[in-house]
Amino acid sequence: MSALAELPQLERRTLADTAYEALADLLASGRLAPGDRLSLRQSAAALGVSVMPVREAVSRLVADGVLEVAATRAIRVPIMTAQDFRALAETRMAIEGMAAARTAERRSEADLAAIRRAEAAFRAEAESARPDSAQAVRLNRDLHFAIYAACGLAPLHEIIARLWLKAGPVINLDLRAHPERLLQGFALRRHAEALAAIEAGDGPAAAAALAADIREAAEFIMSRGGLRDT
Amino acid sequence: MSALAELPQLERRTLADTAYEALADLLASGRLAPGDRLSLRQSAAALGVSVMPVREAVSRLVADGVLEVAATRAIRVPIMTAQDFRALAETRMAIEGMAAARTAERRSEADLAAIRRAEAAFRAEAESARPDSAQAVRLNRDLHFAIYAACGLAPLHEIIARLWLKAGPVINLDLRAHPERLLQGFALRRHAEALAAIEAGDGPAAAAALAADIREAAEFIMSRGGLRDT
DNA sequence: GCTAGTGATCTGTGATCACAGTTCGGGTGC
DNA sequence: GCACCCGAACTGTGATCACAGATCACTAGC
Repeated sequence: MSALAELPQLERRTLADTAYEALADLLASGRLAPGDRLSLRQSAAALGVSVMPVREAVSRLVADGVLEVAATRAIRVPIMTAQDFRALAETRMAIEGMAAARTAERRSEADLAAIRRAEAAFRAEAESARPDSAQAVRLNRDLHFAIYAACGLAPLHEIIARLWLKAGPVINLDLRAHPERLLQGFALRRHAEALAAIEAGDGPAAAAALAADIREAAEFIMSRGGLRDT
Repeated sequence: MSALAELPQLERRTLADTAYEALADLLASGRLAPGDRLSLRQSAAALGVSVMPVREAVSRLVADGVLEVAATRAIRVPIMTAQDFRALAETRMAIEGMAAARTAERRSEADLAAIRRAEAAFRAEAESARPDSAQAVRLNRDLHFAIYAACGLAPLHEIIARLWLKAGPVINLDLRAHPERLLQGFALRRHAEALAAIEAGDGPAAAAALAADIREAAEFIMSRGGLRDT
C-alpha cells in the first residue's frame, strides 16, 4: 500500500484554467495591446470551447485589472495613462526591490546557482549576433522570477506575478515594436549588479539594482511618448 | 450641454459584483471560518439569484487565494498552516510598512485630518465601557486604509486590500472568539505611534509602527495555537 | 456487530438558450 | 453629396439544463 502514497496528486485542470493561461500569455507577451478588444465568443471559438470557460478566465483577468469591461460592456485591454504607468512602475520598484533584498539576505546555494544560470542565459541571448526578442523577454522574466522565487515569501511572489501581468501589455508591446532597446544592453548591467549583490548578501544593493532596472525600462517607454496623459 | 458633462458616470453593477462583495464581506468579517465549505447553489439561493453570478464571484475569490476548490471539487475557505500565516504576516509587515512610510513622507493636510479622525474613532470604541468587537474591527480597518490610501500608489492600495481579504478569516475568527485582545488595547499604542510618525513625516518610524502592529497581532494569534503545523 | 456495497442526492463544470443593449453597414430621404 | 435612420449581427449577462464525479445514509452479507 505504501507504494500508492508515492503517486503524484494528478492536477485537476479545468478548461477555465487553460483559457486563463492562454489569455494571460497573450497579454504578457504583448500580442494583445492596450485598447484591443476581446470577444468572449470569438475567443471561445478560437480555443474550441464554449463561452463559459472563457468567461470565467476573463472575469479573473478583469478582477486583476489586466482586462476591463468598458461602459459599453466591451471587454478590452485597459489603456494606461502615463500617470497609471508611473504609479505601477514605482510600485514594482518598491516591491520587487524588497523581494530582491530578501533574496540577497537569505538565498541558499541552490537559489544562487539557479539565478546565475538564468543571468547567463539572458546574457547569452542578448549578446548573440541575432537576438530573438521574444526569447529575450522570456529569459528576462525567468531571471527576475528566479530572484523573486528565492525571497522565501510565497504571497510576495504571487503579488509580483500579478504586477507583471498588468505591466506586460505596455512593456512587451513596446519591445515588439522597438527591439533595439534590448541590444543596447543596459538591462545587462543592472542584472550583473543584482547578481553580484545577491552573491555578496547585500540586500540594499540588490534592491537598488532591481529598482534601477525597472526605472530605466519605464523611463525608456515613457520617453517614447506612446502613453496618453490624462 | 456642458451641464451634462458634470453628470457622474453611474456605475454598472452586475449581480456577480454584488455577490463578490457579499462573499468578501462574509470572509473579511470572519463569519466564514477556515475549513468552512461553500455551496454554489446554496449561496445562490441565499442571495436570490442563479448560480451564475455566484460562480463568477467565487472564481475571483479562488484566484485571490481567499477560497480554494479542494481535490474533491468542494469549495472551502483554505486552512492556513502556521507557516502560511507567518509568511502572510511577514509580507504584510513589509508591504504595509512601506505604504505607511510613503504616506508619512508625502501626506497632505487632508490625508492627515482623515487619519486623525480614523484614529480617534477607533480609540473611542476601544476605550468605551462596552466595546462592540465587530464595530472595532471595522474601525481598525478604516484607520489602516486611511493610511494606505494616502500613500499615493493605487496599485499598492489594491495589493494591500487583497492581503487583508486573505488574512481576514483567520484574524477575525480569532477576534470573534476572543475579543479580550482588543480590550487590552495594545493596538492603541501602535496606532498612536503610527499617527505621530505620519504627523512628523518620519517614514521609517511609521513603517516600524505598522509592522509592530501587524507582528503583535499575528504573534497573539499564533500563540493561541489554532493553526496547524505542516 | 462490522464492513462492503449501492443508490439517491449533492457537488462543480460546461454547454446552450434568452435577453437587453451596442455596433455597424446600407440604404433612403433630403 | 451628405446626414439620418433602421435593421441585422454582434456584445456581455443571467438562467437553465446536462453530466460526471463525490457524499452520505442505508442495507445486505458475512
